[in-house]
Amino acid sequence: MDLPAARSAKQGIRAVAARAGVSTASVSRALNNPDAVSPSLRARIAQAIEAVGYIPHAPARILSSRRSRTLGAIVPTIDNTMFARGIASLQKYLSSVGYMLFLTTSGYDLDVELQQARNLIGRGVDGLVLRGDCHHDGLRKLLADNAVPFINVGIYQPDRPYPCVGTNNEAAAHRAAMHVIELGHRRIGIVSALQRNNDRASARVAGFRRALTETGLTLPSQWHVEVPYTLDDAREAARYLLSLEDRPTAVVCGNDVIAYGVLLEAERSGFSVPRDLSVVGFDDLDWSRHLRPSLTTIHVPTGETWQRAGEYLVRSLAGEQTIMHHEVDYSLVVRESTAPPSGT
Amino acid sequence: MDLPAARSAKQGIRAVAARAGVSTASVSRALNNPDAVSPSLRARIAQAIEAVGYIPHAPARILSSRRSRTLGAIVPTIDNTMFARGIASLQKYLSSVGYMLFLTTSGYDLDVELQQARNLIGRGVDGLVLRGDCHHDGLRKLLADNAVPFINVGIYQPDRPYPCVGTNNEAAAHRAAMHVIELGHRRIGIVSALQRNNDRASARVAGFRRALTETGLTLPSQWHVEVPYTLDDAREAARYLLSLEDRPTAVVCGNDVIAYGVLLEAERSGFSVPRDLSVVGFDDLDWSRHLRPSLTTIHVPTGETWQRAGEYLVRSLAGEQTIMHHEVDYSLVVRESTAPPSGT
DNA sequence: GTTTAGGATGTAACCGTTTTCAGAAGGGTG
DNA sequence: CACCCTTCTGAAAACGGTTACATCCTAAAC
Repeated sequence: MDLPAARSAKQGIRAVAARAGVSTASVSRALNNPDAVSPSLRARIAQAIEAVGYIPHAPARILSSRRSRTLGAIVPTIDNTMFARGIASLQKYLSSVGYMLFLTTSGYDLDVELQQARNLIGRGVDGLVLRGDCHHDGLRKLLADNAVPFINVGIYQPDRPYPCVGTNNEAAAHRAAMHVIELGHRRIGIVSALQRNNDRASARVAGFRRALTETGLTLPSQWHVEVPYTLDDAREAARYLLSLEDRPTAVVCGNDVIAYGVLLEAERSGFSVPRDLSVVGFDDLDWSRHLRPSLTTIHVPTGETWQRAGEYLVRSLAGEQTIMHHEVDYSLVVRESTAPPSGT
Repeated sequence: MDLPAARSAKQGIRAVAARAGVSTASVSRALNNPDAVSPSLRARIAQAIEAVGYIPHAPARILSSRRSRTLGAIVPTIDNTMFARGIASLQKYLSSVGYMLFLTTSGYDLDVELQQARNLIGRGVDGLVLRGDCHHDGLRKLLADNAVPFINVGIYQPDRPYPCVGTNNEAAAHRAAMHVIELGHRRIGIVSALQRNNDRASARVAGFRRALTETGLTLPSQWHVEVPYTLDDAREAARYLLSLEDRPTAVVCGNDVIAYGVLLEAERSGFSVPRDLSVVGFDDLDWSRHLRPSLTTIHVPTGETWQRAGEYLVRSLAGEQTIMHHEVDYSLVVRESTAPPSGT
C-alpha cells in the first residue's frame, strides 16, 4: 500500500529536501539566505542539490515571492548600434548584481510598446527600462496602476515627476550647430532622423534650430530633410541638398549613420569635405573616427547611460534613495569633417 | 462577520471570475481556448477582464501549465551587427506566432554560456537557440537531462545528431578564397577573427586554407593574422601584412569589419585597392556596398537563418516533424575591392 | 536549578494559474 | 417520457517554490 506522502518528491526542492533529510524551508533558506542556516546543513544541502542536479524553478519562485530579480526593457529596435550598445551594458551590469534582463522591441510603435509593457509586467518584472519619454497614455496609466518602477533612458528631463537618465539631446545638438556657426557657416542644412515617436530625434532637431534662431540664421524649409536610419536614405537626402541651386555649406546630422551617408554622397557628387561642405554627426559610433575625413560628432556615452538606468532601478528596488534625474555628459568631438566655409 | 471566502478575489483571475460571476476555470478557458466557452460567457468575461484591468500572470501560468511559450537564446554578444540582426529577426518571428524570446549573452565564454542555459531552463523556456556548436560538455548534458529542445544556429553540420541551421561557412570561405585565386592571385593572406570558442571563425579559416591547399598554394605563417572584432585591430593587422618584405597581393578576411579595416589601412599606407591589393570580406554588412572601393564579400542571409531556427523549434514544440539540418545559402558578391593582381 | 532569550529547523498555508473530473443543462431519439 | 449524448460550466487539486509561525534546543542570566 502506498504511503499518503502528500506531495511526493520526485523533483524540485522537495527532492532536494528529501535527499538531504531536511525540510523544503531549509533548502529554500540555504539558497536565498545562506547565513540563516547552519554550516553543516548548508553543506549537506549543497551536496544534495548537486546530486539531484536541481535547478530552481524561477516561475515558482516569482509566484511565491512576488519578486523576480528581473528587469524589463523595451527599445525601438535592437538593430541599431546605439541601442545594442546600451542593452549590452545594461545586461552586463544587471548580471553583475544578480538580475536578469527581459528585452523586447517596439519598432517605434507606441501601441506595440504598450503591449510589450503589459507582457513584461505580466511576466513579473520588478521594473521597466524605457527608451525616451514618448509613450502611449495607456502605458503611463499601466505603470501607475501596477506600481511598476520605471525609468526613461536616453533623454534628460529634470522637470518631469518621474525618473530619467540620459544626455540633454537638445543642448548637445545646439552645441553641434554652434560649432559650425562658430566656424563661420551661415548656410546650414539639417538632415535629421525621423521625428515621429522619437523624442531623441526631435530634441536634436530642436537644438539645431535653436542655435540657428539664436544667431539670427534662417532655415529654409528645403534645407531640413528627415530620413530613416539607413545609408541609402541619407545619401539620397544629401544628393538632394547638394543639388539645390542655393545649397548649404554645412550640414548637421541627426546621427552618425546619416552623416556618413552625407559624406559618401558629397564625395560621390564631387564635393570635398570639409572644403566644400562641413558635416557634423551625432553619437560617435566606433567607425566615425576611422572615416576619411574622420567625422566631427557629438560623443554620447551610451553604455554608461544604460548602466545608470539599471543602477537606478536596482537601487530603488533595494529601497535606497536615488537621484531621479541623471544627466549624462556629452562632448563635441572635432575631427576632419568640419572647417570654415571656403571663401571666408 | 467575514465570509470564509477561502481565496478572496482582490486580484488575478479570481477577481475577473467574481466580477463576471463565473468560475476561474471558465476565465482560464476563455483566455486559452476561447472556442471551449459559449459566446455569451466569453463576452461577459472579456468585459470583466477589461473592467478589472487584468493582466495574466505568466509565472503562475508557466508553473501550472509547464509551458511558457518562450524560447531562450544565448549569443556571444549583442554588440555585433550580425547577431543583432539575427536576434531581431528571430524575435520578430517569434512574436508573430505568440512566443517570446529570452535573450542572454555569453561573451564567448563557454562557462558563462552553460550558466546562462541553466538560468534559462530554470526560467522555464520551451527551447533554446544556441550560436554554433562550440559548447561546454556540461551544456550538452544539461540539455539532455532536462530534455530541452535546442538548435545550433549559424553553422551547418549535417552529420551531427542534433539540429542546426546556417550557412556552410567552410564552403563559403572556400568560395571567397577561390575568387581571388581565380583572379590570378598566388600570394594570399588571411586576416581572420579570433578562432577560440568560435566555430564560425574557424570554419572560415578552414575554408580559406583548403582553397589554398587545393590549388597548391602555400600560406606562410606570417600571412595569417587573427584579430578581435574591431577596426583598430584589423588596421593593425593590415599594417603588419603590408609592411612585410614579401607581402600578399590579396587578403581574405574573416568578416566585413576586418575587411573594412584592411581597406582603410591599405589606403592609409598608400596602397590602392584593388590595384595593389585585393580584399575580400565576409557577411555583407549594410555599409559594405557603400564603401569605396565597395567590398567584395560573402553575403549571408542572417535574418533568414535565425528566423528558421525559431521556426524549427516552434514547429517541433507543436509536434510537427521538421527537417533537422537546414543549410542556408550564401553567395559571393563581387564588387570593386577585388581585381587581378597588377603585373599580370 | 529555573528562566529566558535567541538561533536553527520544521510545518503548512499561500502565490495565480491550468486542468482533470464530474455535474448540470439542453436536445435528439426510440 | 425516459434515455443517452453533447456541450458548457464549476470545484478543487496540482504546479514548485517562499515565508509566517510554531517548535525545539542550547546557552546565558538570575
